[in-house]
Amino acid sequence: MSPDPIKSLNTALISIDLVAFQLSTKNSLRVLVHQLPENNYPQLPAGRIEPEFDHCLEDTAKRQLSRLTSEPATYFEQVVTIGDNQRDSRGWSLTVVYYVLMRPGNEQSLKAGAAWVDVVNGQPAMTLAYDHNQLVMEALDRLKNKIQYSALPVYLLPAEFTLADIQNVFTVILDKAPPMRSIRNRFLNCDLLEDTGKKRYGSNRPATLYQTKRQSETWLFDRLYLTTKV
Amino acid sequence: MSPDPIKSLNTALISIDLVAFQLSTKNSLRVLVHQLPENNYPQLPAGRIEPEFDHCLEDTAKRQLSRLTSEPATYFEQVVTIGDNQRDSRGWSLTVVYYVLMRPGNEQSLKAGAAWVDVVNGQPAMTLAYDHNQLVMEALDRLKNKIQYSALPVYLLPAEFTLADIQNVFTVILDKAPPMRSIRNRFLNCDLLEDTGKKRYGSNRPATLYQTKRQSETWLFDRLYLTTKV
DNA sequence: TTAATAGTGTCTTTAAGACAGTATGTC
DNA sequence: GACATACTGTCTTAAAGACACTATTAA
Repeated sequence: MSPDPIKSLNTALISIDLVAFQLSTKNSLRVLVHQLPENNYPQLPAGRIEPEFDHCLEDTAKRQLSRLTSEPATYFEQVVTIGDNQRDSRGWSLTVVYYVLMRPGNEQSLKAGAAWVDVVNGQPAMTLAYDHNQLVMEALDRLKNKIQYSALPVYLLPAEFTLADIQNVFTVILDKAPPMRSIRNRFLNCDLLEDTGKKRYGSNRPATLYQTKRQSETWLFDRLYLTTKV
Repeated sequence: MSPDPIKSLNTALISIDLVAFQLSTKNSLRVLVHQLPENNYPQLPAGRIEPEFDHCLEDTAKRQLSRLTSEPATYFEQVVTIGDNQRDSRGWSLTVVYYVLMRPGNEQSLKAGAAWVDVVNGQPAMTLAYDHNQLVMEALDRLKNKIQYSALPVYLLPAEFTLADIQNVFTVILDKAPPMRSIRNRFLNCDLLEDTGKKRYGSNRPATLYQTKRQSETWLFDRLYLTTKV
């Protein structure tokens, strides 16, 4: 009896898992999942490295995303790699977890089997397959932390947005937000945004619509907001 | 001809690589390497998952460290996972990179084949095997960044140290350091250190020796030092 | 005019940073 | 005493935050 090829290579089952965040119209954060007919629980977009298509891990991760939606990600980052012999009954498994931010999109860009699951109280509103609830929580922790010292909130917004929209991103993700004064000072002093000249009208004073300047690096600030500290 | 088992499993060669940092007595930062007789270049401690010994990736990483030194790490963190089909001529490979901080130690704790390579100008002083120079630089970038908003400097120091020692860690790693005033305010206000009652004597006013309080979490501050910004 | 949200002025707070001064050991 | 390094006092600066105020639209 020849040894199990996995063990003889001293390797593990590898998958690349993706936590794709988006704001829903009803002011919640949600996560992209794949509902397979043969599975009880929806799962995160995930898959193996396909050597014919993927030159690097990012390729694999982006391919997972494109299988479920035609929209591109506005932000993309590796979270962590988890590996042990508990997660998968077949033995050692290893998962590289990425998270991405997406602009609010229309449902039509979703492909077959794709759906959104709301994030409620820091976790997915329903049970996901495998340890995917845990993976969402780890990505969410990163997101919660990083919006406090970076321009990440902008990547969850449409191409044109107001400063109040930025404040709203904080509220949705953290249930609290820094004061407008602080948001204005930070985001308007960092040479990241430019006035589009347009306004958003409502039954009140119209709000200035901004867009991000050119293809700028992800902006990092040198302080956290204290009002929203986790 | 049967397909290559690696490809048929759609998996990749996995290794866990470790960048272990330590301060040398002559005020430089150095990295632990393994010099194998059959290799031209020294390499980072690295290896495969051994299913019989390792329950999770951290186990594997710690085992790599213990093969080269009897000293334990004082700090341990995953940096990144790199995977593509370029790094290894055999095809797809995947490396989970960890970095660790160690206290200054005596050479006797090194095991056979282990050695230290100085970090000079942001990179190892000599060429390492494979892409290991690159991995060191990625870990170093993380370290350079993280010392500016965390208590990490403390984990590179002996159990008892002075505040000037902390300042020196900055100088060694970044070539510049925050003013003592700022270091004192930060590290003495955060309830992380306690006075040992001991002093370090020299031909000058003796310095208070501190130690870290109990088993505290890694302390994170909410601002960067600006004087040392990278 | 009112409701409603956008945006400003300004004072306070916090921690970093500059810098001069004092403290305490060895030699 | 000279020296060297440890440590403190205090003023400045930068950005967050509190909060009251003004601005501008629709209805």
